[in-house]
Amino acid sequence: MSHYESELQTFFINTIGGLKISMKNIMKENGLTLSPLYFMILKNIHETENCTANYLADITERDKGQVTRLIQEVVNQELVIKSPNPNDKRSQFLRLTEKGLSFYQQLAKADQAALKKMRANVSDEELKTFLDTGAKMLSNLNAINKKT
Amino acid sequence: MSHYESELQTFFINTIGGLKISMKNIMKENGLTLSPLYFMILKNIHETENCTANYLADITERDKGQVTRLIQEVVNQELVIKSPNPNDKRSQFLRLTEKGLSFYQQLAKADQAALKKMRANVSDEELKTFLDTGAKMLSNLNAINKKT
DNA sequence: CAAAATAATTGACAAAGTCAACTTAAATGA
DNA sequence: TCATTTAAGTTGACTTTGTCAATTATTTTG
Repeated sequence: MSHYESELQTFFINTIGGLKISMKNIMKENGLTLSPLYFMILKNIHETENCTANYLADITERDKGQVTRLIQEVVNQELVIKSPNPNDKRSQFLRLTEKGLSFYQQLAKADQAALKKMRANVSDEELKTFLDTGAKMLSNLNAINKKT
Repeated sequence: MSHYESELQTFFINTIGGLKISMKNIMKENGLTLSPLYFMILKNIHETENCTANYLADITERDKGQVTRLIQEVVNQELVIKSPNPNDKRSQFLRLTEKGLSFYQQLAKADQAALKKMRANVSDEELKTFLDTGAKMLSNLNAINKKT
């Protein structure tokens, strides 16, 4: 019986810690005051056509109330604007303002650069294998969490 | 040019989210009120001979003040006791009480079981490859973060 | 159309993380 | 050797993130 399982957990914890630190440094270097969480919000809004608060809560696995407040903040900072959802009067579409888009792109660029450095000595093939294995495990993990 | 980098980040974020949820469920099932963070603290104390607060802050990459307070809490709950460090009067050794050990083992067992399910359809060899690639990337990531 | 479900918001709070100042002891080096 | 610097731990004050429950305005469904 292997003991790789424990390593697995430690590995994930350390990696995510590293990614957070990296993201914070990037924010600081760019003189932007948003936290990694806001970056995630901007990213999803950017990548999602007709993005709604509900969708964000769902995909980021955050509380709906929390998402409401996160959105309020980026709206206050004029990074995001709301527009009516013609299909549902309870809901509103979110999209980046020009300022928001520019912020996002600045961060995304630095973020991509960091990720690229991170995989510098890892070939495309090796990375693909890594992600494939990871995807299997993530899927198992999700299955465990659903039924518990 | 591959676009695997973005996937990489999403993968880590989702996985760590899944692990947190899994750990919370385990806690709940076991009727224990500690959070994943406390589990991490107990784990490190358990695995480290002559564990100190400073060491914990270092290895968990948390603020020293925060660690002090986390320790206070587990000490209050009688899961951990402090004893003088004979080599340094500023410092104290931490170790699990019987109650703490029993808590820890209960959680560790369930945690291991979850990790085992997570890698159910992943061979030892595949997992090893995964961790090797991961270790390379983590090391790159740490290098980036040091010098920034 | 009444009842149930859904999108979003709000209040109130708990947990986690950050920053700086401070105390006590240890290490260093003229 | 003893003043200076460094280190371990603690504390205060604060911000950010996460949680839970209740509420309003719609939409969906039987």
